[in-house]
Amino acid sequence: MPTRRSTATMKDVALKARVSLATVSRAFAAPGSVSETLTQRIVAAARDLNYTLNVNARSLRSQSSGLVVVLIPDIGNPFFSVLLQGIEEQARALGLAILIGDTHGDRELAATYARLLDTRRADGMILLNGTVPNRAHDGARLSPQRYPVVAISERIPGADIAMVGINNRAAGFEAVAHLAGLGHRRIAHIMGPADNILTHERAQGYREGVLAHGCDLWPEALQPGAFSIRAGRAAMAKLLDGPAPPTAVFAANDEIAIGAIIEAKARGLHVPRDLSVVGFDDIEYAESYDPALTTINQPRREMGRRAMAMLGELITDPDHRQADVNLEYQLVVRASTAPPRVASRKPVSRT
Amino acid sequence: MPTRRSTATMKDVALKARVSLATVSRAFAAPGSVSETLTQRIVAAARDLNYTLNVNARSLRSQSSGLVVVLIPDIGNPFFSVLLQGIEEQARALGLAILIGDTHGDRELAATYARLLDTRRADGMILLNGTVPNRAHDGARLSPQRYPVVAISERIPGADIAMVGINNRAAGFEAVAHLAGLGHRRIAHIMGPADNILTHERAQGYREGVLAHGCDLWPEALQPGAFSIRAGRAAMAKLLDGPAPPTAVFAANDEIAIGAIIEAKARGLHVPRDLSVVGFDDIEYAESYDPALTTINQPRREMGRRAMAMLGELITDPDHRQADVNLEYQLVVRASTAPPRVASRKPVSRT
DNA sequence: TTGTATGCGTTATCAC
DNA sequence: GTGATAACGCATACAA
Repeated sequence: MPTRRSTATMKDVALKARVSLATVSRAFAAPGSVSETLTQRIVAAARDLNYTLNVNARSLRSQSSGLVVVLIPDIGNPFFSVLLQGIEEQARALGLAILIGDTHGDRELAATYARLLDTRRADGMILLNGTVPNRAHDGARLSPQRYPVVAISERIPGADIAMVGINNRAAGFEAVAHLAGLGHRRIAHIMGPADNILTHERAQGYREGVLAHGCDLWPEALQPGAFSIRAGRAAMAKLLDGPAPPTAVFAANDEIAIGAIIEAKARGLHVPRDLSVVGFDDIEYAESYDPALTTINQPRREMGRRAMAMLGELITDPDHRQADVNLEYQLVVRASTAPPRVASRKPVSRT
Repeated sequence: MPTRRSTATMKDVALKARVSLATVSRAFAAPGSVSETLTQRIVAAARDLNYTLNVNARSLRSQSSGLVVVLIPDIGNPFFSVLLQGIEEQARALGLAILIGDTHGDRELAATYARLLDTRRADGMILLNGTVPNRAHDGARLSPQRYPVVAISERIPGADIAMVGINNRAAGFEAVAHLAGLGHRRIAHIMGPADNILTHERAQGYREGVLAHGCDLWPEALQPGAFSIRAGRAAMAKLLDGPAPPTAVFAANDEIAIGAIIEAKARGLHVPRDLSVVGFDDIEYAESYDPALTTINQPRREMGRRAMAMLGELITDPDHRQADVNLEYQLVVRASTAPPRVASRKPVSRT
């Protein structure tokens, strides 16, 4: 007995429960405002008729859809997908549905998705990519005064948008401090892409760490790169080809770190005996890699949850000014870091 | 000059373009049916007024929302997130938006999300978890006659739902064939979770492979497990603790394979010298692992795209019967498999 | 507390 | 081709 697609409307429910249509609406929207008896009759009638609220109609009438747009540069990337998971959990708790948009790092595509705010009357948006879509030809349409927007991880320059993330500079500093504490003096840094905000924050932390601990800071110590294994390998190769290779590397994320380790291994080096590597993010596979990665853990799921919670408040009260939230990061020491074979002031003897 | 939220409606556009409301609607919906001159006037007026179509109103009237629900057991898992990426790409091409639901493997949650088909008048649904939500107390509501539904990867038993995936049995067979070809005779299989359909298909392929190649098939050769690194480790430990450990293992997915390798390494074994391991899925990190994983590549992105394309056809023509689609998989031989140290039937000479 | 009446912005059904 | 007009299903101002 295939149940038919519920075509019953509030009118039907009202008829069956012998109340007015308005009362049915109220019974569902504001449970307290309808008397006990009527509520029971209405609920029973709705059940019998297999009634389902038509959200489209509600959205049209109320001018808000219960939809939240989430803009992600790359869903396939575990870093983002776990963030999304946190967002999803909180959204569900708030009764909001998630409209997903993979921007592939393309601003034009991001703009397309951002338009859902208008066309679908989405209630808000979460940005995971550090850029405001469509700034160029669409001006201030995304200012939080118009639309509730929250950014994750990356501070968006020039936009008054609340953010939840961690202190990347401090984390970078701590990564270097860990290495320096192990005795390393020649520590390189493989950076993320140049147009990324996080890249600069982490690099800044690196610089401060190197300075504070009296480590070397030579011209090639800061290697440009990208958030990928391939880029990590390439940068590590350059570092190793240099006249005085580092004994340790701080990578701007775990994929870079893995790339660096692959390259080191390919050259017969042992990690961490010959080279220590610190990553960033603590993605799933960091723990299972060989060697297990020493890295900075970001509470990704929690970041997603908090961002969604903030957005929720912003939606219910658009005038509420949200302060940025910096969550706790954590240096997780595993097997990819160790004291240098020989302190680097004196020449390193290699077999 | 912050552009105001577009509050202009078709009525405004009609007024400004000096045409009727109906004509404006037609100009956008069926571009061919309105004369050249009027179309131009309408487009111009819409631009001037910064007009945006209100999709909620359209959905209410047309009884369809342009929304597709995607049910995923775990967005954080790279296997699924890349599938999602494929789905997203195709959906964008079709002008559909994706409503995402992470079921966390929970049927109750899945049912909740499936209700979006009713409440939001979603046009269809894609299932990534091998179960039809809400079967228990909601009967045949999800039959494709009522709602366009497509499943990915897992055939859903008892439901007449089109599927796109690969031939898991044949792939399992091929994995064993590869191992047997290398000279292995004692090949174990670490399975996925017992309630998963893929688990049985791959295990069946394993059995047939073992039989066809005259390999051993001892009682503990098939280890129950789950799709996780931890489960892979545990199962490998049992295998290694047995009286006559295998020289090779076919793992039901890459995470299991990684777990198996970790355990083997922890016991001082070398992979692939002492133990060969074949994975399944070819996730991102399979290539970068040490050793790089020999595994079965599933065209995940393409699977997502195809599923969404099929769903699109199903949406435009609900009576169209979609045939299952089996895409090409591929055994990717990398560094985690090698001939056994000593062949179990005949000795293999190794340098 | 409950009922009546109106409108949200579109598409569809008529006519012309 | 184009225009008037009636739904679509619900929320809410107002009246009772």
